Parts: sequence; structure tokens; C-alpha cells
Amino acid sequence: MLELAVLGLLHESPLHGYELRSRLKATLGTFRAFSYGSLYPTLRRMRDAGWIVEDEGDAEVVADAPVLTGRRGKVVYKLTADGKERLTELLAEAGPSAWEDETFGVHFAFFGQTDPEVRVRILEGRRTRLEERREGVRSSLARTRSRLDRYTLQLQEHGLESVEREVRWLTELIETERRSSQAPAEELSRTTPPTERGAP
Amino acid sequence: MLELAVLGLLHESPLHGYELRSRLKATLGTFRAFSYGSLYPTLRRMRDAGWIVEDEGDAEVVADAPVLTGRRGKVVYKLTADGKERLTELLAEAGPSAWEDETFGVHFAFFGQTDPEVRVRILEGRRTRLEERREGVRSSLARTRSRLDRYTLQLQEHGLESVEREVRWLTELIETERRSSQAPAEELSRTTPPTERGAP
DNA sequence: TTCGTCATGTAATGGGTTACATGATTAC
DNA sequence: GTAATCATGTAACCCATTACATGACGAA
Repeated sequence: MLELAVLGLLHESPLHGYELRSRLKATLGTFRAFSYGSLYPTLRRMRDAGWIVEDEGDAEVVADAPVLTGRRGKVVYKLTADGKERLTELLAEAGPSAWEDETFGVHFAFFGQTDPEVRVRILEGRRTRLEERREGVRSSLARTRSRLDRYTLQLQEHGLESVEREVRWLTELIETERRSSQAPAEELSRTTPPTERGAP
Repeated sequence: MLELAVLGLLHESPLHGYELRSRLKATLGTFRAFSYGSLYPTLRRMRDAGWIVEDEGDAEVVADAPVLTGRRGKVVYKLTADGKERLTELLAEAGPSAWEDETFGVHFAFFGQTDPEVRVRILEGRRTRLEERREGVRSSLARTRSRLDRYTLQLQEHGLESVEREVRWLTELIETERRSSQAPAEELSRTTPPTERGAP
């Protein structure tokens, strides 16, 4: 997990550990947070595996709009060719390892670097997974509702609604993917709406 | 975590490992699932600690409406006095250990056995926690929105909405708690609306 | 000069999972 | 008789966390 996240971020630009962690927070948002206690050892493992190198040279880093402008991070890491390959490999995975709870968010965060077909398969995999869960809760609820504590019931129903909401979200995303895969290859991975091309 | 869940369930009725696990699923719903690989060792630890005992005698177990009617579970566990004490202790905790992501659901599931004041403190603690997270995401989003990949943006916004939704849910729960703590002590912990007192 | 935040790391520990192994009982 | 599901367990591992230790640098 952390591995993929690190590879994904370093693919965008070289970074040092500390900033990597804040990028991680900003990228993954509410989904996941990693501590230094896992980040640094991971960085080390990845370096030993040859996926990243310490870019000791100068470090213009990225011109992060405010502050930070000339400062130098101590140990800047960047991807190696092997690391890029490893990233590609991880991003191509379209199985449970990409759509389970703990992993989905990270994979999704790097969809911009993911093959469109893989994106759809992951989204569908996740949706199916959630639909199964939803049915499990629904039938369990149908069987036991009357015997449930009001708090347990609240929990079940809130959980159920959360799942339903995520299913709807996924469905919309899948439809969007489908639509844009039919449209000409025009890259849609940026926020900017597709510039009105010529005339119809 | 598992420990609290096991104590909470066994407080309702004696159960054997296998059924304990299905109850766990039914009780925690979408929030958490435990495997046998953690359940059985936990059961053993708890037995060694003296919180539960193997109730080797006959096992009428619980008359679970369908099927299962006369069957015997191999090793039925039940709470000891120490176990009940431990449960009380755990249910009285109203700190981060009760309102963090991994723990909140389990604590909430046993709110029926929790002191009303503790319930409110946990709900408020969780809400505050989520509000902090929400503000973190909001400000990060305000700073970086324009530079974000459309997927990263989607992820942020979906995460933000999830958090907002849970905050609203908690607020409602807190209000309900407040109202019912003013109402006469009449126990509201069952789903059934309070039977009209007076007429039988 | 002291505080906050940037910055890097380690040691001990935690709390689970996966995969495997085994066997009884029930339903067909 | 055989497949499903009930039932109990172990061993190896994984992926992280917490708490701690250290220190540079800039701003008040």
C-alpha cells in the first residue's frame, strides 16, 4: 500500500520523506494516513530493492506555490527505471488487491496514471464487492431487525446507507469512464473540461 | 477491539466461537469483520485472563428462531464476574480509544450497555475528531484544488461528503441522547416504541 | 531564546490476516 | 457417498502504529 503510494507520488516528482508524508495526506484525504514510523522504513526497503534512489544532488524540488521556494530537503528520493516498472505493474493489477477497503483509495488516487480499462475493471470490482456486502447486511437486517438494540440498528442502517451511497458514486464514475472511452482519445485526466473542439 | 466485542456479545448470551463470529458480523455490519485466526487466539487469551470460561455443561444455547434448535456447539463460552467487570471498564472509556475509526463502531454497537453520559461524550468526541478531519481536507482542498488530478479531486470530495454525512448523523444522535436524558428514566434502548404505559 | 515546524530515524509492539490442517454433522 | 457448512484451531507473516530520540532552522 504505502509502497504504491510512494511510487505514485515519486512518479510525479522527486520528494523527501517529510514532504512525501504531507503529500500522502493531501492525496489520500480521509482515506488513510501513514506515520513516519512506517514511511521511513518503507523508503529504506524500497531503496534496497532498487526502486528509488537518494537524489543527493541539488534539490530544486518542486516549486510549491507558497513558501518552500528555495529550501532544500535533506534526502530527496526519486524513481529508478525499476521503480517505474514496479509502479506500472502495481497499477495494472485489477484484482481484489485493488478494490478492497484498505487498497481501493490508494489505487483510485493514481487512476490518472492507470490504464482506462483497468480503471473500469477496478471500479466494477469494487462495486460488486460493495453490493455483496450490502446484500449481506440487508438480509441479516431482514432476519434480525426486530431483535436489535436501537443502537445496533442505527449502526446497521447507517452502514447500509454508506454502502449504498458508495455504490451510487461508483456507478456514476463507471458511466463517466464508459462515456469518455468512447469519445476520441482526448485526455480527460485533468480537471479542466474538454475544450470545445472545433464545431460538431 | 475484538476483546470488547466478545465481552459485549457474551454478556448477552453464552456462545461458542463459530457463532460468536457470525454474531460479530451481524452486529458490526459493514464496519468490521474478524477472522477465526484472530478470534480463537483471543478467546484463549481471555480465558487465560479469567474473563470467560468454557461452559462445558449442556448447551441449550439461545433458541435462535430458525434452524439450530437443539444443536450443540462444541465449546461454549460465558462471562465470568471478572469478565463483566472488564466489560464495564471498557464501556466506561470515553477517550480516543472509543472514538477513533477502528474502535468507534464497536463501542457504538454496545451503547445499549453503556452509561448515557459516556455515550454522549463518545459521540461528541467522535464528532470533534471528524470535524477536525473535515477542516483539514477542506483547507487542503482550498489550497490545491486547481492542481489536482480529476480522480484525486473526486476522491477528496467523496471523502469530504462522507465525513460531512457522518457528522450530521452524529449530531442527530447527540440530540436524541440529550432529549431522552431529559425524559423520565424510561429505558429507550429497545427498538420498540415505549409501550403506552397505563393500559396493558 | 524559545517555540513551532521541518526533518530523519529506531525499537518495541500490536492486532490483526492468510493459509493451512482437521474433523463432525447435515442435507441431498 | 459426497458436498456444504459447522466447528476449532495453529503458524507464519504483514503492515502498520506508538513512543522515543535527535537535531536543524526560522520567526517572535
